[in-house]
Amino acid sequence: MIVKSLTSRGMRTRAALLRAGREAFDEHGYDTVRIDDVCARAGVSHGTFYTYFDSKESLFAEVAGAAMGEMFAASVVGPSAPADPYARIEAANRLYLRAWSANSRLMRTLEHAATADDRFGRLLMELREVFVRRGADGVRRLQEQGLADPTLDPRLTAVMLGGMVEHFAHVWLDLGEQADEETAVDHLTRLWARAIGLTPPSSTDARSSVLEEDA
Amino acid sequence: MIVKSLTSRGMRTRAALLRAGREAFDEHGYDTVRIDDVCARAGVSHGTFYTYFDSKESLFAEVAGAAMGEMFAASVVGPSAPADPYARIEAANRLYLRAWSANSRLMRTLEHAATADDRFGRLLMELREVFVRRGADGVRRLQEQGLADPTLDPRLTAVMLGGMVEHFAHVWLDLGEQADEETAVDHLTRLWARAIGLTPPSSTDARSSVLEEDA
Amino acid sequence: MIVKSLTSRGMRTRAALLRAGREAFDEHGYDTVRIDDVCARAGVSHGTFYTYFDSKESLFAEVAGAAMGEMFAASVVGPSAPADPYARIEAANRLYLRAWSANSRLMRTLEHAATADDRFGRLLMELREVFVRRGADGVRRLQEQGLADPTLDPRLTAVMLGGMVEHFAHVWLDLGEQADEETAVDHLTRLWARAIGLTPPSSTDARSSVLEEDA
Amino acid sequence: MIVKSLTSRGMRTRAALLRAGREAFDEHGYDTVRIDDVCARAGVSHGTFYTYFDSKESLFAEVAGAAMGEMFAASVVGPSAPADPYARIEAANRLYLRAWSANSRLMRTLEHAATADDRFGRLLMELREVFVRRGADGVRRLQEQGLADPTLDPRLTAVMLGGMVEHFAHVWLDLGEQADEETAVDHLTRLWARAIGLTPPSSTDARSSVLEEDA
DNA sequence: AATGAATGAGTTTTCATTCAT
DNA sequence: AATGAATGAAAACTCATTCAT
Repeated sequence: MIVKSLTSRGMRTRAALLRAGREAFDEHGYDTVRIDDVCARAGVSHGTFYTYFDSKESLFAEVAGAAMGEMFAASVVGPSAPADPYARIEAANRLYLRAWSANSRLMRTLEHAATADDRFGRLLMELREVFVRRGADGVRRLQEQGLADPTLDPRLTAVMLGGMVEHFAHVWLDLGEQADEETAVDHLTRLWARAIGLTPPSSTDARSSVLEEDA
Repeated sequence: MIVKSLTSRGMRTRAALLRAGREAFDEHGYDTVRIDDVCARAGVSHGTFYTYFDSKESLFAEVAGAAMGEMFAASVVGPSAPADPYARIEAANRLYLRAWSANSRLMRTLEHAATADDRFGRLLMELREVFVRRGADGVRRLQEQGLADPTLDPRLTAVMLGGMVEHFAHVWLDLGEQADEETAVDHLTRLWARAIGLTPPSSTDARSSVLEEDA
Repeated sequence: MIVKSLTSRGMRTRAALLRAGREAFDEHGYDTVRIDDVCARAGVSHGTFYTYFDSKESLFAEVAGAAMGEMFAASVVGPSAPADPYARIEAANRLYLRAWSANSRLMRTLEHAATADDRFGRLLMELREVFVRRGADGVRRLQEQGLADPTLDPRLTAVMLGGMVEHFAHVWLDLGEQADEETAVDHLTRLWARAIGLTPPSSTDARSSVLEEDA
Repeated sequence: MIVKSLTSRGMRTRAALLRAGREAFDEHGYDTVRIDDVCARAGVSHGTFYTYFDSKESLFAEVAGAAMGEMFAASVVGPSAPADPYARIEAANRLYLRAWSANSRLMRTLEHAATADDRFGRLLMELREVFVRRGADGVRRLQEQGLADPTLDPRLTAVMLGGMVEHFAHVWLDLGEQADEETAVDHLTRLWARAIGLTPPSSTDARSSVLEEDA
């Protein structure tokens, strides 16, 4: 589907469909959503849908792609991040939780769609890989600096601890596990840091710690 | 649907449908599976299906219920388990991975079905709660014995570390992350133990403490 | 679509759909016919249609195939045919007109469907080829016996004169050109015979020659 | 739809649509063609279509009407035609084949459209009638001059032999039957002439007779 | 005049479920 | 008990046509 020269009205409609689709997928998953639901939500007739998208699948691909982009962008610990390893881990965890808070349901839906459609499976694999690599690099760096247990496999460790954060995000945001963000971030960070053998913040008494992250 | 007095032939047919359903849900998720698929797999006509089940939903409820039972039973660290806390954690992790290896896909499917149907949502909640409580009890006991960081919230910690194991099981079994069981169990256990501040094995001879209790 | 073990009831339904389809295609061509029309005519729900056929296309393929078979079978000048060349031509023309009277509309429809779907195009080509070859063989044989103009190209002649008969059948049966069968057959035969230079009946006693061979 | 005073730009657009429609109908028949196809081909938006035509049907009516006009005009054996009957038949056949070579597909489409829409049926009837009458007149004249078998029914003969030419044009042009024009015209003419009992050329000097008259 | 966004009636197709045998 | 034929409610998708700009 080649969408040519959209007028501003067309762009508005397309955006409305995208937004409606995102909401619908968020609330009802993939299979359950009917094109008509999306159209009703966007306030257009179902005929109009096909002016902008080929199928439900292609709408979802776009919605999911955008969400993945957001996830990715939102979880980058920028260069202005603290130098202290512990603080960096904390910043990363906080960012990750926040990124998930906007996209958690959709990511689950994507994961489910992946079961039925390889295309989405591949999309998801790529995203995971980026995160895993990033985590593994972090672990490896700490090991090289003598700050983390050198006998741990960096990738495996990243998969496991990254999974801990991801899974918690899901449980917390989607399944309603009670916790306030501060406590959650604090626990995740302490568990993560200690798990790899990172000595808690300052060599003195590690009670609180923390610095902030970048946007 | 009240199925009364099944003849042995009837029981065989019912079992075949159950098995076929389990396989089908495992391979294709929930929405995608058609009753006809299940019947074909079980070698019965679709008419027969309704002799034993009310609907696809009720078949799935039964399949999922059975899987949850298995999961639950399989992950109990029995009385013959070691007394050493570290060894107990290790045993629990190993059991957990094994239990998941048989039910991982189905659990994902159940989780997905929960999105669409509250009934499954509640089922899943209960299962989670059992595991979380068990984990939290374990952490609390270690804290009481002075073997684990007393400032950690037991429930939150159990949610997070339990999630780590569960998520890894998924990544490992469903998404094809490479790792052999020994290494996986070893890493999970080390990360878990150190995360809560449990001094690695050898050091002390842990006399009593437990992480897992029998059901 | 593999139709397995049809019960007699199933066979009846299938036959009803086939008959209904045949009628509908006869009356309304291909594109205009809706599956529901066929079902209504057959007195079954549209769901039932798909128990027996994959699509409108596959129904038509079967209907058309059957019609072609009939056409073919019906137009064979059997061994009991007269030996006299002129009489043979006459017999062939009469048979051909009769075969067309049952299938004319459908053949037009098939020809039209061929425009849109290559599959039908190929089907039609084959049918034509059989008739053309038969006709050409007949002409050639008469030429060899010195009964027909030897300078005519047998195939081209068969295409043209065969076309004359076919086209007349269409005009007569579908477009309502008035003529009684006797006169029509008589004219077609005289035109055909004289066109190839065959001396009209009586004159010589043609012992053997043939225009048509048995299948 | 009354289109009043078209500007030259309007006329250009209209002509473009007509040309595009003609091409599209030629290639894809009637039902298959979408208004959008025509518009795309003409390089205008689909909205514009309705400035010039009421519907697909009315576009086709115009396209078909024009084609019929061409057919008719092109097949007139003008006053400069030879006086010799055989030569006149030959000229008529050649003209007919040529006229068909430009309109063959469209005529088939028209014939098919006639199945669905009476309006086109009537249009077609009229065209046929003109040709048939012309042919019948020609035959009658030859009979009156003692050059053709007087026992033949003029109309029926014209229908049959005219059909031979028409059908051959279709087979040759649309279905790919191989033949070069010279041979085709030669065969058609010989078959036609001999069929009605017209003594081949040379023999006598046919002074007057005509098969075709100017419109 | 031209554009292209919007509409919605019309069709095909799927599949859970019922029912006669 | 088992079968498989029949049903019909959904849902996706197409496309001629209208209309605001």
